[in-house]
Amino acid sequence: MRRDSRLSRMLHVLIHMDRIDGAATSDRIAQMLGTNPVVVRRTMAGLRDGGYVHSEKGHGGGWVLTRPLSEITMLDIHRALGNPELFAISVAVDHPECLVEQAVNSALGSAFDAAEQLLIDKFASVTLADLADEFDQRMAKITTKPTCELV
Amino acid sequence: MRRDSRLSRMLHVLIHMDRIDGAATSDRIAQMLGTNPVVVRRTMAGLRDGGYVHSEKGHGGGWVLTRPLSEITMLDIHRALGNPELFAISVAVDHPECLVEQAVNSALGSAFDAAEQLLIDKFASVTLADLADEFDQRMAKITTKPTCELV
DNA sequence: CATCTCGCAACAACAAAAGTTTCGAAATCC
DNA sequence: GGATTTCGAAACTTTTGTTGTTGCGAGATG
Ligand code: FES
Ligand code: FES
Repeated sequence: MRRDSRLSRMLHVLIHMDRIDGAATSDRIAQMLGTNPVVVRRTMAGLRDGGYVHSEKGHGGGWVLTRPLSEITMLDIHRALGNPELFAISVAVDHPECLVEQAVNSALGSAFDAAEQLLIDKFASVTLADLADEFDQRMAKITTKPTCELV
Repeated sequence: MRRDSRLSRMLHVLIHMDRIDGAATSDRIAQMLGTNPVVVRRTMAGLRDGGYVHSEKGHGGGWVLTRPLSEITMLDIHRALGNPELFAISVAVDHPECLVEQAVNSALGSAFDAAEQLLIDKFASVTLADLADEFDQRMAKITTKPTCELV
């Protein structure tokens, strides 16, 4: 089962977007992510619909943030990506009438619900500005700055 | 992405196994789960290697529990299934050098670690006997017992 | 008007899980 | 001993969802 890494990737991209001048084209972002521009547009479409970024056509066009990082949480982005399923495991409903199955699924379900709530709360509590700060701290700590031709 | 329901299914099966006389054949279990016996053997193989069930060939053969439900936790079965990945979401490592990516992944990673710990703890705290008790309580509550030709 | 860039739809490639087929080996029944 | 039941394991096919690709259209810029 290939695991979804869109949230991680989009957070990475958005923070970079905040630090560069002008718009970031889908092409450039695709290079950053080792993918292609169509996939980028597909993924960014949700963020655009959520009002976090704006896209502009033509020369000098591309993607720009429409609000400060401090006003975007990790949860916002997760939701903008369509609230993707968090867990790789689910309960089976082979015999909905079976009380054994119901007992099992109720125990499993409540465990997953609690874990999901914990994740959602954590996501809601972290803004992209927090992540950018964390980045700055890491940057201040090291002496040899890594160079990246893409940002 | 089809989600893994082996844990839920195996818990269901094991509790039924505790309540029936004699061994349960792969064929019968497959009918319960709406699948086929080869898939059942494949899945049960982990539980056999973990020492939770035993398989017997020939007439009257099949699968039997090798220890009481009170000595098996949900976590045991999860592990016996090969510790399958819990989350459908993972972090991307496109640019391991990139401090932005590192900051993002560290925040995401710690959230997932906490959620995983919560789940594991919960799994460890519930024995199959607890689930069987829960089943008995549900059974006592209803008046019209569902009939199932498979158990 | 040439070029850049996104938007969208259709199609292909890929990966992982599940299902199927087939054979073999061990246990039981007669 | 021979037929039958049942698991064990390997090889193969099917299915399903994601990702990647191609192609065309539309709007913006120079
Ligand atoms: S399968 Fe649980 S009752 Fe038939
Ligand atoms: S992509 Fe984050 S630095 Fe190059």
